[in-house]
This record gives sequence, C-alpha cells and structure tokens, in this order.
Amino acid sequence: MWPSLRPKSAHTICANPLADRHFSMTTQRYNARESEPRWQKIWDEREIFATKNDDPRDKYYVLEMFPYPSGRIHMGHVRNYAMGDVVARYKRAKGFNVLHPMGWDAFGMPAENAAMANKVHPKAWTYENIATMKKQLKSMGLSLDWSREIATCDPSYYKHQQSMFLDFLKAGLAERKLGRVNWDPVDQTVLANEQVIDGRGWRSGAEVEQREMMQWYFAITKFSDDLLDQLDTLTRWPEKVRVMQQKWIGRSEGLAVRFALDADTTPRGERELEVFTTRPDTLFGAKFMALSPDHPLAAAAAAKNPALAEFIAACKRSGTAAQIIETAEKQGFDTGIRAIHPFDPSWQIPVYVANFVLMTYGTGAIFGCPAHDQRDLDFVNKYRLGNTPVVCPEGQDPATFVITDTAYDGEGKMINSRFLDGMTIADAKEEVAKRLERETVGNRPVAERQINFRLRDWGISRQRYWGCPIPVIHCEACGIVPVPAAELPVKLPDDVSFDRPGNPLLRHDAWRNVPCPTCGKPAHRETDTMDTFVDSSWYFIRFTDPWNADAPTTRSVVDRMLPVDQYIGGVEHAILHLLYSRFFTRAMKITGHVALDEPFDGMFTQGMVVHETYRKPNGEWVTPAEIKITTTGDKRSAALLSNGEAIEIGPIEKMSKSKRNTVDPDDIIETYGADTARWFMLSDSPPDRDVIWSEEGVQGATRFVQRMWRLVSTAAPLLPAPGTNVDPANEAAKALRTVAHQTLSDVATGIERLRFNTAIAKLYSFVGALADVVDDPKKPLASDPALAAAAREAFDILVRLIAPMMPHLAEECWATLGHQGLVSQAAWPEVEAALLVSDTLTLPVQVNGKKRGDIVIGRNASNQEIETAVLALDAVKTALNGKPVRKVIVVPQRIVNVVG
RNA sequence: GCGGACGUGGCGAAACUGGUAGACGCAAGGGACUUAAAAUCCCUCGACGGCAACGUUGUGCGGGUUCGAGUCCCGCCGUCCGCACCA
Repeated sequence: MWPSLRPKSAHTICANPLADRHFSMTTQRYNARESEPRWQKIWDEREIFATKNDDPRDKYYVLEMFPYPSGRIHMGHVRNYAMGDVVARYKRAKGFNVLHPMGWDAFGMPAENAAMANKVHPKAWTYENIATMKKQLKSMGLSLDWSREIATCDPSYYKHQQSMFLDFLKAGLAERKLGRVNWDPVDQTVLANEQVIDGRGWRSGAEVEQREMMQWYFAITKFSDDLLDQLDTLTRWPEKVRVMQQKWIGRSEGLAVRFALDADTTPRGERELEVFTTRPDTLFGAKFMALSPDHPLAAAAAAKNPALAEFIAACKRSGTAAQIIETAEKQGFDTGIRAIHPFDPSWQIPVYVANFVLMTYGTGAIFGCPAHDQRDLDFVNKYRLGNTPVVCPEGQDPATFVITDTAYDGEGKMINSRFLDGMTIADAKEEVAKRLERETVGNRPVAERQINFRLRDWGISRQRYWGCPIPVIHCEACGIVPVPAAELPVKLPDDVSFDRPGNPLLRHDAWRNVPCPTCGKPAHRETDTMDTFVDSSWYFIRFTDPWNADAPTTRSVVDRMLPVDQYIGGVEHAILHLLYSRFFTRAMKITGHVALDEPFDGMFTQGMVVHETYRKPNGEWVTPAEIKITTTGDKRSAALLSNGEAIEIGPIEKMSKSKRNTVDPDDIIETYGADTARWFMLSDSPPDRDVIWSEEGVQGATRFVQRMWRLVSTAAPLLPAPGTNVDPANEAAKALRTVAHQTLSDVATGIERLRFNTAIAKLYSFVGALADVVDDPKKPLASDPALAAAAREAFDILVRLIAPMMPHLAEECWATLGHQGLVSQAAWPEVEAALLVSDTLTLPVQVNGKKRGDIVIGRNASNQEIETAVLALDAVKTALNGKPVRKVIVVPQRIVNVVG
C-alpha cells in the first residue's frame, strides 16, 4: 500500500547524491515497523512506566476514560490515548511521579448480546476482546502502568463495589423503593432517565415503556445542592460541561402553595390541591389550575367521567411515543373541579388536566398565569380563558398594557394585584410567601418556601446477567438482608444460558436459592445487577491501589494520589459518567474510603475523529480501504480499487460502522507506525474540535517522521559531545540557540494548555530551522565548532520535545545522537530565559493604524529615541504626505503608531 | 423555543491580557534532479491592480468604541452542540 516504507537500496540512494543532500551511504528510511516493537520491549522490560506509590515526588495523575472492550480499538481511542500520553510523558519528564493507568469497562449488554447471537459466554467474549485491545493499545507505545490494569467484571474489582454498596445501604445512600421506571422491552431491563433518548433506549433504540417496579436507587439527590455548588470550583473543566451539569441538576426556588378546592366539585370530596410555583408574585393573574394526567386527583375525577378518562389515556399514549412531536400542542380537559384563590375566597379557578404538566416534577400540578408564562398563554388562548397582566414593564402604561400572543417574563412593577400593586417582582414574591406562610389550614401553613431539583435519584437496578450482582438476600421473615462481608464477593455463576430473553440469574435456582444469613430459612438472592455506570464511577479511585484485596482503597495512598489532575474523554460522558463519579466520590467520603469530594481536578473533552464518506451509485457505503482517490487539478474523484467503478465522495462524518467510513488503527500502525498515527492525531485540529482523518494528512505526518530521522542521522556524526559549551560570541550559534529555547518554551506552553496542534506547529518550524543550519552549503557545520555545539544542544532539545508525541522515533534519535539512557526517562530541558530576550527589537511602525515599515532599535531605547527613528523613516514621511504629526503612540516592546 | 460555542485563504487552522492577520500543515501550480517514476530540494500561493519595489482591499453582514478591532460593545445572518413543556 505504501511501498516507500521499505528501506531503499543503497544503489537508489547513491544514484543521485546531490538531489538529496541529507542522504548518505548509511542513512536509510526510518522503519517504524522494526523500531517500534523494539522500544516497546525495552520499556516493558525495564518497567519504566510503573508508578510507585511510595515515590516521594509530587504526583501527577493523568487519566483517559477507560474503554469498553467491544473488540477492537478505534481512531477515537487513538486520539484520546495519544493526548493523555503526551501529558503523561511530559509530566514525567518534568519530574512528577506520574500515575497513568488503564483498564476495562468490562460489564455491559454487548457481551450478552454476543452470547445470544454467537453462543459465546459473556466472560469469554469479554476477556478475548480485552486481550485483543490490550495488544492494540500496546502497539501504540503508550506510557501506561499496566501493572494496575483493572477489568470491572473481575470479582477482585466488583467485590469492593459490593462492599461499598452495603456501606451505602447502611449510610442511607442506597435504598430500595417502588419507582416508575423506563422499561426497555427489547433489552428487557430498566433504564435510567439519562439512558432514554427521545423516548427510546440508548442502546436498543426500542420505544421505552413506563412500569412500576421495586428498584435499587442511589440517593444522588441528597447531594443535589453540593453537586451544583461545587461546579463553581471546577475551574479546569470546560464551561460547557459545567453548564450541562447545572441544567441537569436543575435547581429552582419557589413556593409550594396549597389551594383550597370547592369540595362540592371534587370527585371524592378532596379539599385541597398543592402546586409548586417559582412565580408566586403572579398569583393574581391566575386563570386556571392544571393537573398532570398522572395526578391522583385526575385519576379520581376520571373515574366518574369517561370523556376525561379517554383524554388521560390519550395523553399517556402520546406521552412516551410523541416526545418526537416537536411542539406538542397544548391540550387540556376541564375536570369541573374548582379551586379557590388563596387571597380571595370568592374567586374560583377551573382545574384542568393538561398534557404538558409533568408528574415527576414538583407536585404534578400547577397554577397557570398566562400573561407571564408562554406555555400557560398558549393554553388559555386555545381554551379562551383570557389573561390578566400583573407585571408591567418599565415605560408601559399599566392602563393600556395587554398581552396577546407573547407572554412577558421580564422585570417590571406589579399591577392588577391588589396589595402587591407597585411592588417589584422580588418584593411581591416575598410578600406573598410571608402572608401565605403565616396562614394555616389544618395545622400546616398554606405555603412553604421550597427548592426543587430536576435531578432524580439514580436507579441502578438492571435485570441483566453481565453486571455486578447486588449483594443482598431477600428473606420472607427478615426482609432485605445484606450478604455478610466475609461472603463477598457474590460471584456471578458461570453456568448460564441465553437462549431466552430476560435475566438468566432469575431462573438459575442453584445460585438464587440460599439460606437467610440471619435466620437460616430458605431465602433468595437479589437477581438485579448494577448499572455499569456504577463500575465506572470509581475505577479511577481503585487505580491508586488495585492490589488491596481487603478494602476498596488504601487511605494512605488514595489520599495522596487523588484527585485526577487531568482527565480526558469524550463529551458524550459530560453528564452521566462525570456526575455519577462526583456522587460516588462523595458517598465514598461519607463511608470513609476517600477524603475528597471532587475526583477530577482538570477535565478535557476531546473532539471526534471524522472522515469522508464514500458510496456506490446504488447507495451502498464503501470503506476508505476499498477505494482509490485521484486528483486532477483541484478536483478529486474516487474509484473502486477492485473494478474501477466510480464512487461518490460524500460529506465528512463521524467515523461509524454503518457508514463504513472507518479506518482501522491496526492497519494504520502496520503501514505508517504508531508515531505517525499519534502525530497526525495531535496536529492540525485543536484537540477539543473534530479532526478529519485523511490519507493526505497521514502522509504529511509520515513525511515529517522521515524528515526528522534523516536530519538527525545526517547531523549526528557532525555534532560534538553532549554538553559541549557554545562560544557566546558566535552570532549564528546564538541565533540557533534562541530558536531552540524559544521552541522549548512554546512547546511546553502548548502541552500545558493541551494545545497540541500549536506545539506541533512550532516543532515543524524548529526542524525547518535546524535543517537550514545543517544543510547550509556556505557554512558547513564541521567548519564552525560553536555552531556545531549549538546544533548539538538544539538536537538534544528537539528530540526531547518530540518524545511525548512520537516516543519511538525519539528513542531512536536519542540513541543515534549518542545518548546512553532512554529519552523516555530523560529530564525535560530547562529554558535559558536570557536567550529569549534580545538586545534589539524590530518594531512595526504604523501611520494612522496602517503598517508602513519597521524600525530596529535597542530594547531599552527611550520613547524619544524611538519617535525620532520612526519619524525619520521615508515610508512614514510618504504616508504622512506632508500632514503634521499629531501624536506618536509607542506601545513598549510592541508597536509604534504615528497619528497624522 | 431556551442555553452554549463558533463563523479567518481552495482546506485544517495560528494570532499571548486590543498592537505587523493568515504561523504551521494539507491541497494546488511552477522549477531542479531522474531514461522515467517515487522520494527529496527550491519557488509561488487571500482578492484586486502593477513587469516590479509597491499600492488598495480583506477575519459572516451592518453600526459603534479606540491612535489602533479577528479580538471589546450593539443589532442582524448562518453553522454546530446541548436541553427540550421542569411551572
């Protein structure tokens, strides 16, 4: 596929020595396929990436999201892990005790799906995939501490997860309760709200049904406030992720108000209806009340009203299915029930059932003030209930202010609201709250200030086999009994079958039937397993001491190694995984396993890898490997390799199996080497944006690999020993040193800020500059010892700068340059700051904001000197065209602007 | 609908807290070398004008602030992402 990878014959190389000034008899093309495994073996044998927990140096914990062992790694992994590895290698060179572990998010449904489809056991399937993917990851040359490898499906891992579940249970952080759950009829399991997307299961895509079931929950809502408040402290997280979490938690302050009901109108003599509102100030604008179709009062009313029952049934039908309907029309049904205004016993308000009121939020009932809420306005306009504005914006005449189609939700003064008139919204809210709090009905105040959250408790029950068993036993006499600590882990039985849908654990009597640990009577195990998000909520904590067989953590270690200093992963986990991990860390703190609340100090979400799509005229997708691209002028066309059939080049999209626009990391590493793949993934696009994988781009990267190798192997014999002093009087040498140290400074900044693309740009320039020095026929290196010494320093810097990105090539170069140790263990070079400030500056000169020339002037020149020099420029005189100079602005070290 | 991010050459993109717009890479064009190709090296490459040094113009559109705006402010247009009746 890429024949030039083969080393060229000496004959070819020597045929034209002038054409390639870098080549010599001994210089061959860099052979990644030979070199990379060789260095990997050396790193492995010397265990240089194993992290010692008792290392006294400052720690740095860099982590990429661990993969699901789906079978093979993909380019997204390559990008993710390449980024993390740059940080790990860089921090290691900077002298930190770097923790950079890897593991497997190994439980989950694909393993069971494979079991059903291919009659292979989930365990066997999973471990085979792990073996394959581990080999692939190793071929990338990542500086991982494999001795800490974790698979979440391993009993040595989930044992501790089970013990923590019991800790949580004791601490009231885990509980079993009846819940309305999302039931996935295809996967036959319960899904968390977060796993339901547009009314469909996130994996199966099946339409989700609502069911009432006993479920295990983690009490994440106990931390709602804290999870929200602490977001502000996460300054090294993307703003976007923090906003998403904030929205997800969804805190809102308001008032719970009990409306009296006219008992003559209620189905069973009900006397009140409680609603939650954030706008108690608009109480005098109320036109209707509305109940969720799931509200008990609605059900009661429907029992006596078939038309209402039919309406409610219709709402429920469309409820799940029709979230697709964009702006589902507001619909309501008058129950005939009448509520009484809390401030006016004679004021009756109709109570509707409305399709847009959610049972899961607040009390499942609202009062509607149409003038100041768009949803309510849409509703009354449909049912002709009218509206009364009660907030008048500044500058509007209250007498003529009317609302028609657009609700007003801005600031203003209260109107039409009796004792509230003239108040601000905030004052009116306060006044209403005060008055209603004082009033009591049946020993309870009519209203209470309340804070509501959108966040729900985390339902973790899954009716699946391939997950962490929930370690409790159900006993008819004793109820729910925790499995005794000494009996953990509750291991999954191996002898299960997948020939029927549903949970194999449920029908595995030998496993399921056990005596009660308390009373000894026949009892049975819990057959639900945990959501796999539980597994991934603490793996990064376990990495700190995965060898501890007795406890989830070792406090002396975990307290020192956490938090994760830099976490890197896809934005698709911005809410679920990160929020659950934040919860889990808090729960582990309460149960004594860690000391901190926030597990991830720095978070970075990397972009996707995207690729062109190709398809045949009949619409069939074709993989990049099956086609050939030809370029004529700036027109590109594609044809099938096998028979030359024309192929349409489609839009660039996320790599996916369905569109077949994937490239296989194995193929890329086999053809170009891991360094080329890593380099390309890091160059071009900023890491948080999508990167386009293209054949041309990879070839650009591989060209650089060869260029770098050629340059180093040509120069190496010409360089003095490392550490040779440079004659400070030699200008050319000094110029080269300046470039080297400037690059050093820039690359470090780029890596620290995770701006790998800019770091790489500087490295391209640096190599260009070095090549100019090495190649300059007018000034051979051999004739200038000072320059040769500067070049030696520059090369030693260069190789250490590329080492985090292209570690194998760097090792090869490092050895070629005569160093004994490994560059992977070499210290990061020190910047010589004095080189970065020059004696003279080139200042651009503007006239009226337009650039007209430059002056070169001493760095400490006074403004007066600069002004004189600037005004003497011909270009300035011409541009001024005889006009007098009004002002000269000198921005120190930057620019000069003459105002004419 | 709400919230957020973004909009710079043919393309991916640089540009520190307002200070030389387009670094670096890709693609393209021209040249050197070669029997030829590959590889490599050199040159050109925002637009318009000019043989040329150079000039004019140019960071989605329209205004504004400033000696100076890709960057700040106001108003539009467009793209992408997230949330979608949360009372």
